[in-house]
Amino acid sequence: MGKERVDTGAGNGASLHHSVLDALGLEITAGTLAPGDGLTLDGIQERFGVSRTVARETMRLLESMGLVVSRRRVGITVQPPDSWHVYDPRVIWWRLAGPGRDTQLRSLTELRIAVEPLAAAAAAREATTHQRERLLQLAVEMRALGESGRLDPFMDLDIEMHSLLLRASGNEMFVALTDVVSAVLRGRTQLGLMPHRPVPEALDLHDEVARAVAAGEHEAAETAMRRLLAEVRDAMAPIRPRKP
Amino acid sequence: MGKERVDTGAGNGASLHHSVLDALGLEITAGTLAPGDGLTLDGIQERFGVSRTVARETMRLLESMGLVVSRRRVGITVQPPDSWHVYDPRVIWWRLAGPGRDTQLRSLTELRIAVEPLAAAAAAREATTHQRERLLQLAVEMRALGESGRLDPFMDLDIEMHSLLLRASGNEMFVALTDVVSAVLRGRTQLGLMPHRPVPEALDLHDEVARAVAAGEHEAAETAMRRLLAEVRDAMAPIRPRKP
DNA sequence: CCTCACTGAAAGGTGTTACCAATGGTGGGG
DNA sequence: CCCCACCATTGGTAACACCTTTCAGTGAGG
Repeated sequence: MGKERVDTGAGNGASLHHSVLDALGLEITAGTLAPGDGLTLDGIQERFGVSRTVARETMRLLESMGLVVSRRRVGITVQPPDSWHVYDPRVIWWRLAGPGRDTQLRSLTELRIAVEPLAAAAAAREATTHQRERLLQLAVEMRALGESGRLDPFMDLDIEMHSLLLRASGNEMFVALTDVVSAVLRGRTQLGLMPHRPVPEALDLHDEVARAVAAGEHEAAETAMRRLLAEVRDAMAPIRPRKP
Repeated sequence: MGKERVDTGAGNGASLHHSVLDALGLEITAGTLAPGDGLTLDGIQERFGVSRTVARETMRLLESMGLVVSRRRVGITVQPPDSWHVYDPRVIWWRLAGPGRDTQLRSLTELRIAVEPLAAAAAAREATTHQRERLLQLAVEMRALGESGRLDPFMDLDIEMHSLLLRASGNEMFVALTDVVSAVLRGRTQLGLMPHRPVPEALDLHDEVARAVAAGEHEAAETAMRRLLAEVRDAMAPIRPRKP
């Protein structure tokens, strides 16, 4: 084979254009490819050893995420961050993997503070019996794991609980944020922003949220969730503010 | 600037695959193509009279929005609504144009209630002097137009004000919701959910938000925006609840 | 001599066709 | 009942014609 294939290592499931997409998406979101920089299909072909079709499909995908625009004669131009589709899970993923991680985490946390209290309130109104039961069960398990300091399984339950609340809210816009919230929770743990042992207040508040939702007390659920997230935000404060 | 040449139509917007994408996107989001339904590239080619390349690129775009998945041999399968990327502006647009419009509008309004108060608070902290001035100016203009009952230009100012607040918040996740909020405001007016003349309370509240943000009083801005959106939600109540 | 508008060629994305590779469901044969 | 070959269908490559946009060169007019 004359052409050197760039393999991301994943191999199975990762179709060819996907690896190219990943590489370019990472570079753009990381700023290695700055806004205004130009790309050409020929350049993509040569650099990744792919055909024109794959290069084009990749560009379309990038364009559909707002990372580039493609104009005739002028080529493909990298777009500035404010035209990126920051709700696209892939964009979030790339940014969490790159240097913009703490900025991203900060914005996402503020989004959580906005959305999750209302989602909890809605869940208190709309959740099924099964969901309410699972919620209470999760709170119990979280306390056990949290008090024994096993962070990773604790994170898994934390993710499940917040996802469940979003899903139970019945609002599709909230449901769609499940991946976002999961990414934040995972990133927070992996960034070392969690204490070695979850603080008792957090455990109590999770418990309070679960019970309020299960009991259908939507106002209590909302304020409990609000306090829980205030706790989260305060725990995050130590990161450098990074004000431009 | 300086270019006075007028492009045909929207210029770049009307490429070939775009119309195919639009047609299929509309059909899927409208439910005409039900989840589980299959598509084939040949079918697309034949139906729209396009080449294989265009058909494939269209499928990639649809796949990137979570509307379909494409697996070897098994074909392209329409996905259920809960895997759609509902924050993608095109998906929002299609759903607002189809039968899911009121459900969509309701979810989006709940999202606004979650996000905009916090965005207003953040704007009160972060906005530039220029943005604060523009905000006050907008409130004055809105009152004039609102009291004279000219709904369409009123809507334009309304959109500008809410967009400005989101932008001024400095949170990229909030900024990215500009299109969403604009779509809601536009859809609300076009759906006839607005009174012929904006109620005085709404005008007062817009004024209050603008002044609080301009003065940097973030708590006042937040509560004013919250009351404003409560007003919006109540005005929306007459639509049928549609409880599944 | 300088400025501006026209023109034509080059560049690069857009779309088409043909072809081969990989894959997994289907059905026939043992 | 199980296994295997077939083949439909998507994934990927290559070569080509087309069309729009840009830019440089050129010539006319001030």
